[in-house]
Amino acid sequence: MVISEKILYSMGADVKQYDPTEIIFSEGDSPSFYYQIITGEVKLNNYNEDGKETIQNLLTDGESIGESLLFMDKPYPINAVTTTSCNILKLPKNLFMDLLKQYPDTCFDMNTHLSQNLYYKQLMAQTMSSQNPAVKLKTLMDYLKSFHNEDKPFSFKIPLTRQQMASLTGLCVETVIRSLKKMERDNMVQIENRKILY
DNA sequence: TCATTAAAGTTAT
DNA sequence: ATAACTTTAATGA
Repeated sequence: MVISEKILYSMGADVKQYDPTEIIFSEGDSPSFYYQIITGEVKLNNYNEDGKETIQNLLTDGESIGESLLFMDKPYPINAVTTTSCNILKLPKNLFMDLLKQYPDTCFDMNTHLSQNLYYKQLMAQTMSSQNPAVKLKTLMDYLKSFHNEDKPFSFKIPLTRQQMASLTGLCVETVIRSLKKMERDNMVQIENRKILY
């Protein structure tokens, strides 16, 4: 996790329970809390003019939500929405700042986490501007798998729906499906009753 | 080649 | 039951 829950509690953080599909914050809101997921999954997204969703990132246990905005004076450029039931720690911004000053190690961990995010963004930005759908999907799956310990082929079950993969890569679902099948033929992935093994 | 549309089957809530 | 997801096929940019 990004910051020790004990420390967060000691600084006055509260747990808030969310139902699936609840909005944590919306595009345009002013950031005033540090959020850290205890359990559950949250997506960061945008909608374009046609209403098509782009998922910026999917966050799970131990990850912080929209933390980079706490270091700037800008409104959120994205929405944060739960995709499952969640327990999320909330700490007011001013207390979060106190926490960082009081616990230098935590400050370091925060840098690590922000760097990790930046790395992902750069990796994705570069790849997603490329044309080949299979390459986009491979980059996404490599990233997801990098968090998993196992490195063997087909040892990792992609925890995403095809719909989500499409929203993350900017492809349409049908293209995701077709590309995955091609990748299956090329022995890059295995598909077992709709589950993708990579 | 990929997006879009439509239609139908499948899974999850 | 109903909504959400998956799949196939046809068409157009």
